[in-house]
Amino acid sequence: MSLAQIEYFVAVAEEGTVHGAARRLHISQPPLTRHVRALEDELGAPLFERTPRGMRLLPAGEVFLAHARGVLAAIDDAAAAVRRQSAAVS
Amino acid sequence: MSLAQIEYFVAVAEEGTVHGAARRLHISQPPLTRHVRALEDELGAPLFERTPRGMRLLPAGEVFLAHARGVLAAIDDAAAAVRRQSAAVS
DNA sequence: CCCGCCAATACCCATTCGGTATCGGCCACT
DNA sequence: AGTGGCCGATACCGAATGGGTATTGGCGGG
Repeated sequence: MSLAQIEYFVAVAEEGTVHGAARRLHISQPPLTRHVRALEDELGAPLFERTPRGMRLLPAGEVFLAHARGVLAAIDDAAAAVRRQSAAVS
Repeated sequence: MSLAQIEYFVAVAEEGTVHGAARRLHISQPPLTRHVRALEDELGAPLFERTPRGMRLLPAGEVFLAHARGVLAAIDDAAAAVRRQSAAVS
């Protein structure tokens, strides 16, 4: 599991389609599809239901989404804390 | 910043040397050195003091270490929560 | 004074990641 | 009922990233 995969998952969950998320992430649709599948494979459970209209979150996906947002926020916090600390010294 | 870089940083901080951390991570020393430097570059601040005896955490490194452990724990939680949810359905 | 341990650098190869082109399926609209 | 359009999935290829081996430079201890 990589950080990029987590960001990609959140984008797909929020946009509702792989196409829309790809546009937002400035990558193309096929690699994004692959990352979502790789994440599901690694977690051992599907996160989305594929419909002709797009991707709908399954219960497992809802659960992961909440955690994923927490992880991304924690990373931002970590970077901000380091920059704050190093600024305080100088 | 990648998840691997965070794990690598934690290993170096705990082992005290790049060599020791590399052994624990089952990779070799040079790529590990590069990842640590890349992480410092991205954060805009050094995290370790290089000594002839190894790597000593700087204050900014101590701050980041605490956050880094939280991020890794949050990811484990996320994976465990998904597996729990998907198990509950089946 | 020199030997040993450490991180840093140079260079190369394997793997991963992203892009273009294309396919298959389902719904909407005629 | 037929067809056009939008969706995700797959095949294939080139670029970028990541890890490995070999080597260097620097400091401290015997």
